[in-house]
Amino acid sequence: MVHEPSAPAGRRVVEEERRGAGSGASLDDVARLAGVSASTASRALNNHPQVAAATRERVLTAAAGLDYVVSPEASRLAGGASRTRVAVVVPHLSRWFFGRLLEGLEAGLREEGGTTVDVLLFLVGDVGGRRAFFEHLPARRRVDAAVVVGFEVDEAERARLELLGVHIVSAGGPREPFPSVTVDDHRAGRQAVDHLVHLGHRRIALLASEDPDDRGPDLRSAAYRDALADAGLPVDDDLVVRVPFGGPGGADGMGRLLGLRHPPTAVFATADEIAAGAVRTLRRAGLRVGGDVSVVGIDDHPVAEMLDLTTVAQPVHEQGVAAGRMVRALVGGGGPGAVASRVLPTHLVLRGTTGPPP
Amino acid sequence: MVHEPSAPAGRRVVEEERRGAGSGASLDDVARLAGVSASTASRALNNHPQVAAATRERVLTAAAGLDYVVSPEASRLAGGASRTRVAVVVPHLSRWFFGRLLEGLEAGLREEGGTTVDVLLFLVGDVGGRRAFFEHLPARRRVDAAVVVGFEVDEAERARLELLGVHIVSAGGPREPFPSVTVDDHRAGRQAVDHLVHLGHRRIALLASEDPDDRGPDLRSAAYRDALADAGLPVDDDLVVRVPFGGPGGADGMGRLLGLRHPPTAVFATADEIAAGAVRTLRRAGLRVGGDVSVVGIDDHPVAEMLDLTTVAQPVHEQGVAAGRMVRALVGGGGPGAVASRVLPTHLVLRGTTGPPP
DNA sequence: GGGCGTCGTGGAAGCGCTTGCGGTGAGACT
DNA sequence: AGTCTCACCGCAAGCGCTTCCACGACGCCC
Repeated sequence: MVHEPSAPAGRRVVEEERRGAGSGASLDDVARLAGVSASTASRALNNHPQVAAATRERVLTAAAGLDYVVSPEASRLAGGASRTRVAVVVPHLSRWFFGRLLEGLEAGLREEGGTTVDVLLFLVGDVGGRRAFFEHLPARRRVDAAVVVGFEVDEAERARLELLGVHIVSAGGPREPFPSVTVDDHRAGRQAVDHLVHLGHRRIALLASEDPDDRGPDLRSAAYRDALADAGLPVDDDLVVRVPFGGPGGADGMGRLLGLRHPPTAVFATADEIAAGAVRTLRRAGLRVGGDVSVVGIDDHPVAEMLDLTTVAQPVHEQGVAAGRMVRALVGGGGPGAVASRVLPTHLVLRGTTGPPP
Repeated sequence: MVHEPSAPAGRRVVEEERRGAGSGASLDDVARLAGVSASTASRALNNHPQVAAATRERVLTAAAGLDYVVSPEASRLAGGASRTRVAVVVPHLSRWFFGRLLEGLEAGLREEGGTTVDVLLFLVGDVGGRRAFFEHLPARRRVDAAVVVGFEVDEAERARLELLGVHIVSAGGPREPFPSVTVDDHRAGRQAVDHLVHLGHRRIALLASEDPDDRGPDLRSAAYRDALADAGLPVDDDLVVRVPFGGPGGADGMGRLLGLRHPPTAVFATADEIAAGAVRTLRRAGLRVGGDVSVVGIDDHPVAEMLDLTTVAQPVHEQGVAAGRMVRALVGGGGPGAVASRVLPTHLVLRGTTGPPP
């Protein structure tokens, strides 16, 4: 010690003071109590085979008695093993999709590993926050890997991170040139719109989130156009409505659609939450959803079940789990080549909001 | 590094190799490049006033050139300032309430401070996970504070943490003897049930989440009984139904209620998500919600707006923000006494699912 | 014009741990 | 009984920083 404050009477008191809130016992304390050197104590605690069983026991007991916990910084600095730290970068948290995916991610990360991983949360709301994240890299030197959820990462950003030694995987966003787990949004869109087409609808509207920055290119909307084209149906611009993400947005959009001279007989919403808004507007207008007007969404959000909403389900939790496993594979061994990106399947869930045109 | 692979020709190459993925430049590198000692470099980087402006400039330039970032562990070990780390302990993430609260928390934490705080996420699903968390304290020595969201912490657990030097604050759970920010769930319950009573309902059912471990004592249910008692209404056990949290639970519960010989004319659900299920069952049964049967929930979940559900709103985001500020106050200065627990107000939001009894 | 504050800087110790290397004692040999 | 092995253990270096202290160089005063 440098300047022990003129030790008060009784080393007992000093002891009390040295530990106390926050500090905790040090490795030296443990070693002393166990009657060994710090080196041996360290080895015992780290399960090195070279320490005699009896000695290890003594050290472990001493450590337990003192309620000892290694200092992660010291340990890491000295080159010891340490838990892997992963950053989770999400644009939202109050939306079901992100929360649910994170639950899966957490599970995938901790699987069979015990609690050997620290999850750092980075909430990057808008594009600005996102850019700032990759620019200043608050995660730098703090994490071994980063999971980017639900948005696009450009090549420069990826390269930057990889160069700094942090692995990166993407989940729930667009396909990426680096390890990622996604669904095929274009296919999901097709499943939804094709369903409407097969039911016989000719005037199908698109209710799309205008969120420009989330999940990169809007494949779901692209699928709408493609499906119409394949069915030989024209794309009527009046039937394409962009709205803010969420129920109110969907409700407004549906209102606009109903105001048309030729309202659609079916609506494809790019997300269930938007579809929910549409359903509300239709009901208020006294229309029979699934009868007068059909509505289909994407995601299989819990609200879909409540509204009896036909939708295209995507495995959200599973995407998280898969991403978690990827991170473990990346960090725990193989380079970026060791893990294969995955595209998980989606499927149509038939419920009551779709039916043949009136 | 330890075993440099037999240095290839040219120190240039070696240099390249020394830095490269992950490692990055060290303080010494910066100092050397700037032509000063490590001490001065450190001081310059940490904005100590005692270093000459010109020198500081040189150091900063050198650091930028080398893309230098301090090693957080070394810095912390050596007693330097470091960003504060807070653990967020949540039982769920896919439920709107928790996600929304976390968004607020994040905002409250980062406010005006720049990105000077690290958020560690701990997902402790069930009671077991919760106990394990407090037992093994994975957060120990890793965080300066912990925010517990939406569940009760017993005195022993709290004491344990506090002793280890980690401040603890609770948000969105029950009131606690330590800094916490909550709403008055009993009052919220009263607002909901009193509303039904005032409308003239006499047979009011309770649809309560059976989740035993979330948010401690079930004050919302208690409020139901008290409100009935105050109104001179008997509590009919048939009208009290416990269901799993969520829409399907609410739907089932409502089904049970409708099967009664004397079904209720109004239903109080302890959460909007449960209420949503109830509404669905009622609609399917062909009943007019708000006419034949009234339904009121709590939370003002987004689904409430979509369903035109009368509810008691609670400020979720604000609870998070307030908790975030508390953490800052706790860590950045005053002890536990410096911050006052807060109980945020709730208010009835009148919508279409409630009306006088038929 | 030499004592003396100031300012700017370098040297060195040390934060709490891990680990390579060398040393010690107890058997196992010859 | 005198070596040679091992199996264990302690010593000390060092991870990358921060900071106390000392020190040289000025510029100031009386």
